[in-house]
Amino acid sequence: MSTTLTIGRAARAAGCKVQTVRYYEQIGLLPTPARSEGNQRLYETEDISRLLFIRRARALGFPLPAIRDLLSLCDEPEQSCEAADAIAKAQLEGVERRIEWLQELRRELERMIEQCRGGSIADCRVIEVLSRHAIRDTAEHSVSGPEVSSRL
Amino acid sequence: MSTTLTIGRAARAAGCKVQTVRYYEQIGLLPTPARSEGNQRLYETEDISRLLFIRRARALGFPLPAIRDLLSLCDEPEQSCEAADAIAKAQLEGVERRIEWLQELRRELERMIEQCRGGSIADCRVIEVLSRHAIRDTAEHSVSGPEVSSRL
DNA sequence: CTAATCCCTACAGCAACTGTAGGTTCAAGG
DNA sequence: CCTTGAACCTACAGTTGCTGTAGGGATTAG
Repeated sequence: MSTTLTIGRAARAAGCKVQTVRYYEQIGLLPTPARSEGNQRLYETEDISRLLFIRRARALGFPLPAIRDLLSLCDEPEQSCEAADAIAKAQLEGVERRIEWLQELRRELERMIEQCRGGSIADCRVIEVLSRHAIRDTAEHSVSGPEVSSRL
Repeated sequence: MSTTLTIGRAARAAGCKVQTVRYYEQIGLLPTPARSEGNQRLYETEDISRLLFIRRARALGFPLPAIRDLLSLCDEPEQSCEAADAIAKAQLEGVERRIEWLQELRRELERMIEQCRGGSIADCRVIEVLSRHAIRDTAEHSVSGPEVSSRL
């Protein structure tokens, strides 16, 4: 029993779309797989592991370039894991910055909504705040976010 | 003293790029402004307010379609502000969901990094976790995020 | 008058996919 | 053996909210 999977089964195993798998191949995250006689992609267990690795990293918000780096680190198991650690730490920092920024946003939005006492637009606090109030904008909230497996 | 501004000054006033202003015009968020003899856009105080409104809403993470709705609400000041309130509340909810999800991510990343004791890749916890562990992926983290005024 | 700076249009590119069109291949049922 | 429907193929456009670039014209300071 050879455990090669077609792309559809591979995608289902990884919880993503068929196109996503092809996309990963296209950008070189997955190797070009063998093909069947009818030209269909055949994935080995190894490829599936790699795909799962990518999807898990994506679920943790790692951007694709970081995942590419992690994957190439995996190919040299004797190396120190410092580099992998650094990538993970960078990711953690990014997540922390985004959380802080979103918490500021939340405070602003809450204040805005709280003050709204349901009158007419003319004295709506929501509109009012947006019309007069500026919140300082910090740079680099760049949210390289996952939206992994959306389309519920 | 007419207070019409060129696009460059308008953009500076709003803290965004010239192209961004043109982009808002292109997608119909800003009206097509009058032009000078030399075909350059001339913005009135009113247009600048509208632009500022857009930028502030973006800084609070509102997606452009929501901003479009808010702006059209502004044009009917006698209406109840229920609709504006609803938009703001939806935005708040989205932000709260994103915060929760990012906090989960943070926990996962922290655990991952904590366990890493700096050996070789072969027994790196970071790689290990990504290779074996799946975190459930919730849908809809779609981060319609601002990254307002990035690029420092 | 000229150089620097601004402005114009039009289009390509980013991330990370997703969707569509138009066609081939495969597995199961009759 | 044939058909039907699902799954597969390639290739490319679209998503969001801009940003960058190319190749020009306008304006302004010196």
